[in-house]
Amino acid sequence: MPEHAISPTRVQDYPEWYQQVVKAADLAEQSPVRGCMVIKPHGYAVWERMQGILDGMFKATGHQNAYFPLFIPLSYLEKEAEHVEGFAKECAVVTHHRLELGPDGRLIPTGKLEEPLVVRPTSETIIGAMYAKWIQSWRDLPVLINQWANVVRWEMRPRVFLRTAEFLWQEGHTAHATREEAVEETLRMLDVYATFAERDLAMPVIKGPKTAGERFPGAVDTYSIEAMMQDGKALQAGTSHFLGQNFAKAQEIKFAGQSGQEEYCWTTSWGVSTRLIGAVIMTHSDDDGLVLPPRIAPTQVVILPIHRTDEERTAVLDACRVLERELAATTYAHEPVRAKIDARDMRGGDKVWQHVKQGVPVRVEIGPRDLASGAVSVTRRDRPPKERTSVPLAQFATEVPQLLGEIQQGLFEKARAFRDAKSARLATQADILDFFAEAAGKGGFAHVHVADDPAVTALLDPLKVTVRCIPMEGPDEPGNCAVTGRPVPRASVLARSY
RNA sequence: CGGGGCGUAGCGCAGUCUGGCUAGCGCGCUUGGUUUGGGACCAAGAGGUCGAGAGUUCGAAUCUCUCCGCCCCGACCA
Repeated sequence: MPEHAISPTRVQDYPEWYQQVVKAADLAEQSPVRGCMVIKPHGYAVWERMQGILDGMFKATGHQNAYFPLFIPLSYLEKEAEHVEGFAKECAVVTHHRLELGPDGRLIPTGKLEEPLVVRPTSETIIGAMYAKWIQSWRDLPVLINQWANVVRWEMRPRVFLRTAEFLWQEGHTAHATREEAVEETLRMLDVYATFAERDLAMPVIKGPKTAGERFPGAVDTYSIEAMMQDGKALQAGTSHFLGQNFAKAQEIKFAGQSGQEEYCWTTSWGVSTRLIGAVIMTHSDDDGLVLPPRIAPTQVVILPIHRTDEERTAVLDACRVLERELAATTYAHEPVRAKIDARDMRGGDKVWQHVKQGVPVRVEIGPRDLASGAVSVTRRDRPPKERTSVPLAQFATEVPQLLGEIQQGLFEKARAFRDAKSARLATQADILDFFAEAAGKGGFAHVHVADDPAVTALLDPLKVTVRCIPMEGPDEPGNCAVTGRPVPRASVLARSY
């Protein structure tokens, strides 16, 4: 057998490795429709974990879920000029509402719609139209709503999870009486995303505002969390937008203030998508397949019975069930430990490798020898696949929360160390050119002072590098732009990106 | 949409240049047996409109044209 379960390896061919991991872990596959993916049960289970945690965080910050239509009247999208411009190129449009059987047996779209409907690429416009009706008084504010939905953006170059024509996401849309409140909301939700990414996905992120060119169409400010993938590229893992009064003015979202005057609302929107699954894959996985952080692993501990004879089978399975119950009664991250017995009738090696490739954090084997010695064999996904330790059975269940915590923490620290090792503080234009030279092992995050200026873009464009964000943590450290020499208050993060 | 590569069984591929027996191989799958603490072995079997359509030909996976899809690199994006 090859040395690794995944071929090619990361260093051999990173994009192909990514696709092979998705396939080996049985997360998703290509659909008959270009750019769309079928999310398979294991992939969807990971998404459900993410949804569950995020949804709890949204509720805890005062939001409610609702659902708005998939179809948006074309005229709605036309209302905000920048918004139109940003999304026009990638919209799926519904123009007919009936099919008729043609003479050659083919179905022909008929029943032309008076007004074409756009399949939502995002829902600012339709939600704004509803908010305009719902909001009359300052007493109606704030409106804090989230929706879990699918959206469609007709992308030119799709990649599973990272950029698909249709994807699943959540979009929060809020309306406030004051600018301050809306800005506060924007930053609060950015923090929610950053906490979720770091605590649950074990994925270190950099928070910060985007430059004008990278802003959401129609937003006043866009903030993102940026993560580094194992090829040194940046991935925008979540965004939070302060929309100012742009959409409110375009859509007449107004309210009567406390002194009776009519004012426009201040709105925000924020979202994360199934792209996060891609982010997790590219942050933690190795040449043996997927590696899942315990907090989002659908199964945290898989119990593998090992037996030959029927008597052994009975005894071993009994022990497995006892352990499964013990684990379910144990808690990690305020939830019962998710343990599962895999008693499928297949060869041990194949079964074990399946769980390796699917990223299950902990594998426990129980066989006759373990029963005799009162122990279990434990392997961790963050360690080499053949590194086994024997743990006294009585001890194992009580130690599992700590073990899962160690794995979770270890993954985060490993990812952070990787990112930091591939990050540098740069000062000059020559530094930038050198840092992003095509040589192997080069690239990553460059922290450098740059102005939001065409001269900077002109330097970065040929390098395929963009300003990812302007990190907002820590005090201002003024410096001079590496390109224009103009003073700027903070350094930016430059990187190639997905 | 531009440049490059590819499309043959579930997966990975050979065969295509130079048209010709019934389209092959490895893995996987099914059944039986031997095995079993880390990707087993033996045997038997199932599985293909060779991406689609049109054309050339006595004959097309193979030649010609058109189309479709996938991957990589650009332009665009969560």
